[in-house]
Amino acid sequence: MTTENSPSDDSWLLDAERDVQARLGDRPLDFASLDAISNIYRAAGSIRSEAEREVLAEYGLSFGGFTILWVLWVWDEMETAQLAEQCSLAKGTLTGMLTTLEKRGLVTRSRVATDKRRVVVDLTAEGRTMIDTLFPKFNEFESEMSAGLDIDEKKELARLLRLVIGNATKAR
Amino acid sequence: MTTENSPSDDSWLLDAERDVQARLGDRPLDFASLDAISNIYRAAGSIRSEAEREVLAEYGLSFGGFTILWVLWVWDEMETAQLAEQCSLAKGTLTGMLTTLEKRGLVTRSRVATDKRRVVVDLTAEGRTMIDTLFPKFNEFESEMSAGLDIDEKKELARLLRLVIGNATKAR
DNA sequence: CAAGAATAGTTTGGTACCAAACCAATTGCT
DNA sequence: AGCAATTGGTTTGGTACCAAACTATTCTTG
Repeated sequence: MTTENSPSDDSWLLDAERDVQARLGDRPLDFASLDAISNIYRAAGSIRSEAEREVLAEYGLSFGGFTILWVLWVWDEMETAQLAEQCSLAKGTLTGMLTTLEKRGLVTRSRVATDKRRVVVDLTAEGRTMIDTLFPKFNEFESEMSAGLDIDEKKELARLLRLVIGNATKAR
Repeated sequence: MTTENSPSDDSWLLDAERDVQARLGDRPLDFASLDAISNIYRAAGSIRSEAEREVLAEYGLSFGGFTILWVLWVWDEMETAQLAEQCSLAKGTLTGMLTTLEKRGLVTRSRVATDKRRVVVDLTAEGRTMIDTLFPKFNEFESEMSAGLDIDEKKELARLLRLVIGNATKAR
């Protein structure tokens, strides 16, 4: 590990983690978990804002809006309850975001005939076209974000995160 | 792979990832990166909401508010620019959140004598007391969230995420 | 089959969050 | 020194986001 500024120099972050340990090292804390978990939200935050600036802004989509379109793209139509679950959104939040997407003509809402409480959400043709061209770009962005990791490291990262997600959603 | 609900059963997530591949597998996408990166924000989201419900709600703190207190706890007083950087917040956002924390008597703001544009933020005695008792609980929560990972896996997770963070903040 | 319980989504009230416009203090240039 | 550019923070306008209260529909059970 050098101190020069190589393309993926992350020593500044390692330094920050060391600073924390230097400041708090006399306390009985679980520093391994601290680093692992805090790097998760650090990573998520920087990825999210980078994605919004570099990929999504051009399409006028928020990260959440993009996620909704993406889920619909993968699973076609979907009822709002599952959609909220898939997008990790509170149902009230989803209502608002669907309204915005609906106004922009990207999705439609329709009541289920057999149960008029339920609502099914669908991509419009425009919505489908948008995500059709957008997602490959987004996936390319994901590749860039995981540059420097070989295929096994990517799989390992996904696996370890899966365990964490399991812990965080155990109670559900 | 069983369908029973073991303590850290994450097969539902693996299934979801497989569903995506089944739906989109004919396209030239980078699925390894897709799984790795999308699990990052899945993990961050579930950790965040779990933390807010299980640890932070009792103290009436948002995740962002907690982060601010924590950073101040580690580094003592800090100027707002660095604080925003450390917390990955836009400067305008920080202004608002500091106002809330200030109203609750947890932090103070004071102008720098030698440069009256700058503002230094400090924990109050109450703020320090709060984070003093809160952080060990939070760290325990972090341990729970990384249950099932041994020490080397935690370090590996932190390392891989550090690489991703480096990629996402390269342009800075 | 008529309450009452449960369920699905929307509305409400409030914080968090961002980018861009803005204001005040400082620095640089001639 | 004096004006322009820069810098640090706040304000503004708008979305996203949550929990809890609410409304409309369906299910349950005596």
